[in-house]
Amino acid sequence: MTRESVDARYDFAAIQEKWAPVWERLQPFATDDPADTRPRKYVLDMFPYPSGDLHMGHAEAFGFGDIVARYWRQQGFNVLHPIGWDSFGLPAENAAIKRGVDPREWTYANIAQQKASFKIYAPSFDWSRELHTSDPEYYKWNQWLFLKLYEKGLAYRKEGSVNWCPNDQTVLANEQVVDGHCERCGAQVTKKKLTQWYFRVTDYADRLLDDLKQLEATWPSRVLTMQRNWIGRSVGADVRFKIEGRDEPVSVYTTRPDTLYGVTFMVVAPDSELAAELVEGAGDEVKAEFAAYLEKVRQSSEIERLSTEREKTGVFLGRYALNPLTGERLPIWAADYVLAEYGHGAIMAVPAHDQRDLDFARAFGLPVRVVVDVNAPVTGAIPVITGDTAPDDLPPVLPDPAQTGEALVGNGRLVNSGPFNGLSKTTAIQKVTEALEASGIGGPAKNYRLRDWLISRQRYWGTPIPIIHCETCGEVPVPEDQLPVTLPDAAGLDLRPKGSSPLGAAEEWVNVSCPSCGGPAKRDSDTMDTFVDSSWYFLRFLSATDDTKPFDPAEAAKWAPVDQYVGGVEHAILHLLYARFVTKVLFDLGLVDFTEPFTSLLNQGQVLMDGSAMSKSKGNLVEFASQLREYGADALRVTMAFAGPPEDDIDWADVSATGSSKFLARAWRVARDVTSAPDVIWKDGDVALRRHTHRFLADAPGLVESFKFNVVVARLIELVNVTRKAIDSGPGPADPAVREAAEVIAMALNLFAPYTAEDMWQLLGYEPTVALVQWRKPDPTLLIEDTVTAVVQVNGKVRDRLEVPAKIAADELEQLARSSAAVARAVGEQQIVNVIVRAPKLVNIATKP
RNA sequence: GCCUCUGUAGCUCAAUGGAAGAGCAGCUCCGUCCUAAGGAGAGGGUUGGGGGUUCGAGUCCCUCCAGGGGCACCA
Repeated sequence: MTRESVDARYDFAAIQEKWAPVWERLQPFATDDPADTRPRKYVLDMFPYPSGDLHMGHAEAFGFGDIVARYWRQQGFNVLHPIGWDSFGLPAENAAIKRGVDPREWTYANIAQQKASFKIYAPSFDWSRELHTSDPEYYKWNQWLFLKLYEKGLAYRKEGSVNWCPNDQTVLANEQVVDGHCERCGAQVTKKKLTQWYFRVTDYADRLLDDLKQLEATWPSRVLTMQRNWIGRSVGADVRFKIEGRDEPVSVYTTRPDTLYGVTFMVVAPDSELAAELVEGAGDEVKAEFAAYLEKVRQSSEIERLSTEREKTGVFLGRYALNPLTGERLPIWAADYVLAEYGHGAIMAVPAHDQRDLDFARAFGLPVRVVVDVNAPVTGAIPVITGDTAPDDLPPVLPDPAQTGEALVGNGRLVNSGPFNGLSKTTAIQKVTEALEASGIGGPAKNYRLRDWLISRQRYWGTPIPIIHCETCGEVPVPEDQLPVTLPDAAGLDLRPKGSSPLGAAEEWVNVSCPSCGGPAKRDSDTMDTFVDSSWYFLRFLSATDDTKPFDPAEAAKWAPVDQYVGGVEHAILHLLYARFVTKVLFDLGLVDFTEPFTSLLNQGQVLMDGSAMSKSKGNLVEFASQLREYGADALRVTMAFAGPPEDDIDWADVSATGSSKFLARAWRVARDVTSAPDVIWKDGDVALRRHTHRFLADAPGLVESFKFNVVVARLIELVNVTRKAIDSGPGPADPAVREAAEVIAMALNLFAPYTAEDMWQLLGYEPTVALVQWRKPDPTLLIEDTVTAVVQVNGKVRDRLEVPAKIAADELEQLARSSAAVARAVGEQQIVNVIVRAPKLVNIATKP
C-alpha cells in the first residue's frame, strides 16, 4: 500500500520539487527514437524572444500548446514539442547599449533565466532540440537560405523609397509599419531613399493568397482575412492613354474599365518619374507650382497621407491625355492620392463613379459624367450589342454626383458609353477589357498591395548578409563552404544606432578579398531582419544538431508541416506571411513536400490586468515569477485554461488562481482518500459515478480538439465534485468506481496540472509518468442511460416529467403523456391540434381553445 | 465609413432547435486547540432591446443598441 496518511495535505511546492528531478531523469518527452512506430504529431509554440524572464503571456501560450502536446501523446501519438530562442534582434541590442554589455552576454543570460522558469512551469518540451537563432550553427543556415534565394533571383538589391524608423535608426519592412508607426518602438516612420536587400515575396503573391484555402477550416478566420487584405489582389485592366506631345503612351490600371467613357481627367503620383517628366514639357509657372507641391507632399507624414478624411490636393501639369476610345482631351493632374508604387502610378479618373476622383473633381471644378445608370435593373434581359449603332439611352434620372458629392458605385447599366450602352456593369467590365485587348490599347491586369520584403537592417545583432561587394565583380555571394560569415566581436564596435551598420566599422571583418577575382572587396555590412530567422526555424528543430545541412528533408517528410501552431495574433501578417513564403520557396527547391508550414493555428488572447495590457509604466504588471512562487505552476496553468476560450483575452483581475489551487487540492485529496487497490474490478463499482466518469472520457477528447480547454476543466471540476460526494456520502472511498474516477481525474489533470497529476498517480499506486498513460476508452454501455426524464409540454410549457425507459417507442410515450393528470389539467377543455413526440426526451401537445 | 465577431447569474464561461447550467465570488450552517487551500446548503436570470420563422428559439432570420477586432485614398 503506497497510500500516505489521510492527514497529508496538498503542498504544491513540495510536489514540484519532488517530480521535476524525476522527469529530468526519465526524459519522457524525447523524440529521438528512430524505432518508434507511433504516428507523429508536431506541436509548436511560437518561440520566445529572450528579454528578461518569462511573463504571463508566455504562461498562457505555452500552457495551451502543452495541453495539445500532452493530449496527442495520450491519444497514442509520438509528439514533437520543441523549444528554442528567437535570440537575435533589436531589443537585446538596445538593452545592451544601455547597460554597456555585450548583446551576446545579455541575451544568453536572459535565456538562462527563462529556461529555468520553463523547467518549473514544465511544458512537455523535448529539450534535446533546443536552438538559438543567434548561434553561428543556426544563422549559418539563414545565410544558406539567403544564397538559395539569391541564386533563384528571389533576393535582390535595389534603391527605393523605404520605411525608416528614426528611433531605431534602421529600415523597416512594410509589415513592420503599423498605422504609420514602427511596430516595435512606436516611433513615427519616415521615408528614405536607400539601397536595400529585398526578398521577392510578390512573385509568390498568388500562391500566398490562393493557398489560404487550404487553411480555411483550421486557421482563425480573422488571420485569413488579414492575410488576404495584406496581399490585396485586385483584378482589372490596363489601359494605355496617348499623351499629347509624348511618343510613349501612359498606362493606367483600373478595376472599372466599364467606366472608360466617364473619364474626365488623369492623375499621376507627384513623386513618380512620370510626373517629373510630364512637368518638364510644361511652362515655368506650372513647374514652380509642381515643385512646391512635391516638396509639401514629401514632408507630409505617412499618417496624413493615408487619412481618408483629408482634403484632396494637387496641381494641373498643363498636359493632356487622350481617351483611347473617344479621343477626348483629358487634363493631367498630379495629386498625392495617387501612389507611385501601386499600379503604374497613374490613374484614369472617373469622378461620377469613384468617390476619391469625385472629391478631387469637386475640389478643382473638373467635369463629372455619369456612365452607369445605377438605378437600372441588372437582372433582366441584356440588350443585344449592335456595335456603334446602339443609341444612347435617355439621360438617367439619377442624383448628380457633382451636386450630392456621392459617387455612384453600385451596379447598373451603362449609358453614354457608345457601343457598350445597356450592358450591366459586370458584363461591361469584361466586354470593354476584351475590346481594349482586341485593339491593342490595353488588356486584363492584376495588381497587389503586397510589396517585396525588405530584409536588410543597419544594426549589429543579426545575421550578416553573405555578400561581398567587389569593385570589379560587383555583388559576389560568399561561397557556401565559407559559411557561416560570423559576426565580429562586439567589443570595440560602436553599436549605437547611427543609420549605417556598426559592422562597417569592423575593419578586419569588412575588408576581404573577392572570392571571384581575389581583389580587394568589402563584406556587405547589413544584417538580416530577424523575421528571416523565424521564417524556417520549425524545420531546424527537426535536425537541430546537423552541421551539414539546414534540415534533413527525410526528417521534414516525417514530421512537418507543423500540425498545431500556437501563438499571438500580432504575427497574423508578419511572421506567418514570411514563414509561408519561405516554405513555398523550399517546396520549389524540392526540399519539403508541403506548401503550407502550419496546418492548424491557435491564436491565444492576451493576458490583461484591470482591463488593459500589463506594463511596468501602467503599474499593473503581474509578474510571472511571483505568481509562480505564490500559486505554483499547476494552479497558474489551470487558471489560464479555465479562464475562458483560449482565443479570448484573460483579465487576471477577473480570475482566481486561489480557486484553481482549491480545486487542485480537492482533486488531490480524492486520490489520497481512495482505499482500494489498483487491481479492483471496476465493473463492480457504483454505476452512477461510473456514468459520470465515462461520460467525461467520451466528451473530453472532442472538447480538447476544438480548443474548449475551459469546458474540459469545468467538466473535470464536476467530476471531482461528484467523486468527493461519492467518498463522503455515497458508496465510500473503497468503491471501485471511486478509484476509477480518481485515476481518470489524474490522467485528465495531466493536461493542465502535470505535477498534481503525477502525485495523484503515485498516491493511486502507480509509477511515473502519468504523462505517458493512454487515454482510456469509455465503456459505451455506460454512456447509454437506462431511463431518462421525458418532458411533457403543453403549448411549449413544461407541465409534467416522466421517468421512462431510454428506448421507449414514440406512440407509447405519447400515450403516457396523454394519460398524465398534470397534462390533462393543462389541456382542460381545449382541443388538441397537434402532438410532437421526440422520444424519449420530449412530448409537446399543442392545443387551441 | 465598410466588413466581421461577441452580448447568458456579481465575475469567467457552458448548453446537436427540445428541462437555462457549472466554477469562482457573496450568503447561511457545520466542523477544527489555532489557522482552512475543509464539509453541507440555499439564493441569484425578461439569455442586450424589439420583431419574425417554428408545436417549441439562448440557439435560425430581420432590425436596433452596446462592446471587441480587421480594413480604410491600393484606382
